Amino acid sequence: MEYKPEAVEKKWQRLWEEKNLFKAEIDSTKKKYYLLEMFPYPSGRIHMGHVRNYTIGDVVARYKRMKGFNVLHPMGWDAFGLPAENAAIGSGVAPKKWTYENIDYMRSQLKRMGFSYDWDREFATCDPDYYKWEQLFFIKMFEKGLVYRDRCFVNWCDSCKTVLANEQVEGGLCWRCGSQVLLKEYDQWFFKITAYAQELLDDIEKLSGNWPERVLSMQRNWIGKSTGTLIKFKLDGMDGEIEVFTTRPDTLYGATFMSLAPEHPLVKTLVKDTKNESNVLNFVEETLKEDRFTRTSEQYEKKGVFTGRYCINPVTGLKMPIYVANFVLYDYGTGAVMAVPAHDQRDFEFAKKYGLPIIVVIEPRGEHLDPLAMEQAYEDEGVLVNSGPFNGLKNKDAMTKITSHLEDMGMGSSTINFRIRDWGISRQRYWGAPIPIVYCDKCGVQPVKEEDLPVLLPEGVEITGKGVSPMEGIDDFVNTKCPRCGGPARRETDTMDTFVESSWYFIRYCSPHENDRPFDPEKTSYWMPVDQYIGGIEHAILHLLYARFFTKVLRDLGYVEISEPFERLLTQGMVIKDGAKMSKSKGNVVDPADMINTYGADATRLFCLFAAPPEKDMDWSDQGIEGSYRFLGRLWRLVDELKDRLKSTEDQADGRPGNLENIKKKTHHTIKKVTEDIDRRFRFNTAIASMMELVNELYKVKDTIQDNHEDLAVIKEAIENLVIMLSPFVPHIADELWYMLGHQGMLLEHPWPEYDATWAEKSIITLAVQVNGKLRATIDIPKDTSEEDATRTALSEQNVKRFVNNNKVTRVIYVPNRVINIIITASK
RNA sequence: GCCCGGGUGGUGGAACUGGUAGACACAAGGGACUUAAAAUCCCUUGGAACUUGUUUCCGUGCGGGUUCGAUUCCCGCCCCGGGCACCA
Repeated sequence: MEYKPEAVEKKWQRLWEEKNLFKAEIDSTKKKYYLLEMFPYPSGRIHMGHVRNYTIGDVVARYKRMKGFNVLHPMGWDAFGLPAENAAIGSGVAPKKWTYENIDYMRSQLKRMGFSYDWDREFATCDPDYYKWEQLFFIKMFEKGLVYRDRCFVNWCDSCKTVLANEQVEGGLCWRCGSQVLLKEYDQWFFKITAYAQELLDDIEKLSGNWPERVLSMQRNWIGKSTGTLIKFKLDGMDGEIEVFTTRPDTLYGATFMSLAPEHPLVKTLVKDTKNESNVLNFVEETLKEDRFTRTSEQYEKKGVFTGRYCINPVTGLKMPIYVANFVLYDYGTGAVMAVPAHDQRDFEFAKKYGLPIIVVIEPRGEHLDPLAMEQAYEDEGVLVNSGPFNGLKNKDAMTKITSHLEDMGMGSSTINFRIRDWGISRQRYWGAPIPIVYCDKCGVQPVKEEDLPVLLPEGVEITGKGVSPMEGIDDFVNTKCPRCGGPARRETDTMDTFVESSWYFIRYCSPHENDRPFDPEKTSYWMPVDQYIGGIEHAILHLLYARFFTKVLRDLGYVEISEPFERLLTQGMVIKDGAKMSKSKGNVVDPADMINTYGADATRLFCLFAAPPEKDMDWSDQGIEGSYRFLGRLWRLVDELKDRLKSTEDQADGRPGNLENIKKKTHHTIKKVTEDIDRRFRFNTAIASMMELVNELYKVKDTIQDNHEDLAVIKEAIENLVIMLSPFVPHIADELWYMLGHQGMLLEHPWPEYDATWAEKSIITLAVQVNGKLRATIDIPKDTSEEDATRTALSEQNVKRFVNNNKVTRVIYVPNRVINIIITASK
């Protein structure tokens, strides 16, 4: 009988479904294991990246289940988002219809791959039953002050016609469409992620070792903590003060001017009704026209304009001119920088350009710096000069001393500054979760009442892709009553960033059909946290940081007990073809559907796992999958040829392996190796390689197998364990071969094999023999041979003798079962 | 500039915690089977040299070091990928 993947796979997929094999239920007698892969956006078809991601996950899920864990392995759809709207613009099909049709098709594709999902838990984030709870969280966060509305400069993508979060701007370009991001002033809603910045940073330590170091490093960078000092500078000749953040309070005595960001609100006040007003406001306007990326690139020319106003250095009393400078960022620190030209390169260049004073306050030990002769700022360490009572201190020591001096004066304080900004979540889009807010002329901003949730997304909305929120024109939606006074009011027409939905879906999977509340606490506390999360590295900051934040918020709202959602994280590499990421424009896309049709789901799965370890990029190779397919055929023929003979024998060869001792050893060695490879580091490629070796060994002895009990039992043990161990990788063919071998049932319900240590370990080992560190021979000797015996055997080797000759053996290094190194010195 | 990750045959990749570098697979070559081809099965395959061997030398980005022994540890570089960055 020939191996026909399609027939085999469809048969078992049907049987698994009939049996509801993948259903997960709480079972307090078993250890739980929650395995999750990042859910897909229903873009239309499954691509190779999905196949790889979900195959890796499926192997782990099936393996853990066979190991006796109660496994939760759910799947659903990250279903809100821009492509649905773009499709609507292109073809006129409603986003809802487009999305659900894609889901239906992609679900069938995932089922065709044989993934072991508990489909009863499936949901799409665009289901009102789902986003209803997100709206509830929004309201709860609003009540707690974790949501606020602010008018501010935001990243605007003119192509997507929407606001983007900082995390969604990559190198000045929109993360989705790649067009230039502009700054635009806009009212929008924010989640106060900065309130959790310290905890998000601290908890990174807890994840260390279980998350890839580069993801943690990226998150640390993104949070961007720096410690420094806040210093107040009084304005000269008018009320008010400027506050700055600096990490270099030791240079305060050298601060000679002040730089403000163009967006700084004080700028307008300072120049109001002065002769500088039009000049300064022109400069501000010009600067803000520049896109953010150009403005903040290092090559960009540093420019500024004098406001005509001064502030006072709190320790020297110096009148410092206040400038507006294009390189000062409004959203870092306080948006104002005290300029110390002698010790900061940017300030130095600025001072030279505009003829501002330079005061040296730090000198390297034993050296004198002349401000007039300096060609660049001195940014290194040294000793304080020109700094009043602090002269002679090392600058490091001066930092805390000057800060506490400022604290005594009431002019400053030590502080911590974060780079991370609050998460702007308003999107001027239709296909997203409506923000549950109502604007009333009398009562102001009001959250929708809980009992009125969900705020349903209206249907039949015309999507043009132009202008602002498509829902603004839907009177039925916009016009509503104020939840407080009952008077006429208007709804918020923006929707939430789709990253909000993916920030909590993993908790909803624990009780997906809960109607009266977002989660069933009993189920949540049983299943959470996710034991193993698997997904692409591209979400290292965005999704993974938001999800961590949201989990902490939900904890503080009393919904969950955990602080971190994902115990362990595996970031799988990309699928590459011909040296480049698969993309339509490069024309190197391999459609998984074609692979399944030609080679079957099992061969496709096998190749994804075999070609590279999961965290590395994987090169797709048409010959490679051919090879995986060949291996399955080879396995099939082996079982098919021997099955009838094997059925006729009892299971165990009562410990006496007859002529096939090597096979018995190899079998147990393979069980050990495969188990460890999966457990230790998800090394599926080497696990598969060792099973291929066992198959190769079996082919070598195949024609010598005797029809006696010893031989057949050894072969039976080898083949049956092989099939069992292959089942997480290639579940369909494994179940079919198991059936061909005369068994009932499905291997997912079969326990994972245990190895017998006496067989797994070799009794005769190959010892490397070195002379002066160079390999000269190998000898096969019993395991744990004494040094004396090993030395004697080694020295009797021909080639060893040749090198030892009549030189004196001065030393012998013996590492049992590995190497023996004979050290000789030349005799004269 | 700072922080992560990586560099091994023609290719994808192995090598536990310092102990035989190149498992397994692809590609290539050879053989068996066949009228033939495909499929299948078997063998060879890091480079060089010669005395063709149970041989020698070289070889894991480069240069040093530690060690009986280094792909693995240390120091100094080079290159590739990624993150952060006029961040005060």
